[in-house]
Amino acid sequence: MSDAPTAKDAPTAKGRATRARIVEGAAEVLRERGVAVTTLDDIRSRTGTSKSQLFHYFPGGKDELLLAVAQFEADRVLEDQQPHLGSLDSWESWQQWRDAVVERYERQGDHCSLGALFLQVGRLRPGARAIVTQLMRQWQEQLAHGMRALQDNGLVSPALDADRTAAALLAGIQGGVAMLMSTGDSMYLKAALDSGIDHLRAATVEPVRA
Amino acid sequence: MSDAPTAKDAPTAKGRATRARIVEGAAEVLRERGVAVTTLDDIRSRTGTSKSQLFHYFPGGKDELLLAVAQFEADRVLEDQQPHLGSLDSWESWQQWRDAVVERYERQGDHCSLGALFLQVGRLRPGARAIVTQLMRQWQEQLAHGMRALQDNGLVSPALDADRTAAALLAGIQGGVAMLMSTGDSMYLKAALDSGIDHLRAATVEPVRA
DNA sequence: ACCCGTCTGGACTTGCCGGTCCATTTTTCG
DNA sequence: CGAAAAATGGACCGGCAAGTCCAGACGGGT
Repeated sequence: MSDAPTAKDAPTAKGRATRARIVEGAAEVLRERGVAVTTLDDIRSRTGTSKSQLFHYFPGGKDELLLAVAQFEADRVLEDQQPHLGSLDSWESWQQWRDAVVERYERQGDHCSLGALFLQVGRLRPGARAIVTQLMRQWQEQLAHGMRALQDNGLVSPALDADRTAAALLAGIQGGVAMLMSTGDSMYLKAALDSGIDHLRAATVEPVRA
Repeated sequence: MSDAPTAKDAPTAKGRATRARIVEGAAEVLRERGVAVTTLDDIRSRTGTSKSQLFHYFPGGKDELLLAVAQFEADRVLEDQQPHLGSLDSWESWQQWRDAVVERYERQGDHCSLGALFLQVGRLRPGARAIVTQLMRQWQEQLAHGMRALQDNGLVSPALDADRTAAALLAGIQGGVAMLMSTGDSMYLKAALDSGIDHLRAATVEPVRA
């Protein structure tokens, strides 16, 4: 599914640019106004395109466009955590990553594009679920990788189950973000991150104290 | 805001029954088919009511009805965790509660009524945010209360910040549920719960091991 | 029996929004 | 340059679903 050109990938240079403009513009307006209330006309006017272009590049209609936006947003999620997420091999880097995550989602304010997107397109399209599933798997993998790096550096006990702990931390992040969206308070996200890292710290090879 | 009759609370006995029937029926159909695709006609046919009744009991239209359903669902969330959530004073009760939570959300399948609801009605209505905020506060409070009970029973170190740990655990639950919805895998939820409880166990007054 | 407020049924209106269609312009390529 | 393919503009359609309205049924209080 990754080597197929998906039909609309490369007709011409201009075409590709327009398509990209549509996806990015759609992502913006969706982030600002929410999926539920955004119409094709909103996207059209924001991106300076015409109805026919929308359907030219996304023959599947609105659903296909939303799916493309979801993929676009999903790609950004992990990118925005770099370079920290890629090198979680010391306590400092974990802390930096933690701050980057908090900052990213606090800035994003109260609109979770992805969350809303796959709640809208949701369980109908199998494609949507695949996007989320893959994103989560990669995310969890990177966290687990970082934990193993700590273990390799002798900072964390090898007894710790990195995959399981990474899953728990990831769940905490997701929930923290969700609660930031719905309550406007980032305290839950911070608590989840700090608590997760504390959990690692508590599993040092040499317990700091009794 | 809690002592005001909200105008439509008690016109007559029959009226109250009909109103309740509408809310419950709407909750059912929303859970089954999702907010995005559910129309007033779906609710109408499910509850055996007419259009005029819907607007008679919810003059504010669909939004007001959805809000009422959100409140209804929010009330169920904590109820469904009883009696365990109310008496988290031993390791066994924590475990029982943990199992109850997993079971509840695994059964619920892949439709998060509440989540979808306040993503739909969402940030527009201030009322929606209030419902979620209050639910989360109560939930967190109960968890923190349980943690303090463990402390009082000498099972957990008094040094532990119950409120913060409860916030982190709650975030983990929320994220775990969200990921259960979107990926279909309850592993994240279980990991979050177990990891959170482990975190408590690691803070026993007498460290189990070195 | 009566009256009045509540409750109910369902036809009707209205506006919106996804999707279609064709005419026109621009680009590519031999 | 010229033709074919791609890209673009925008009018138009059709359906659907929210919301309106009025006519009538019920039911309790005097």
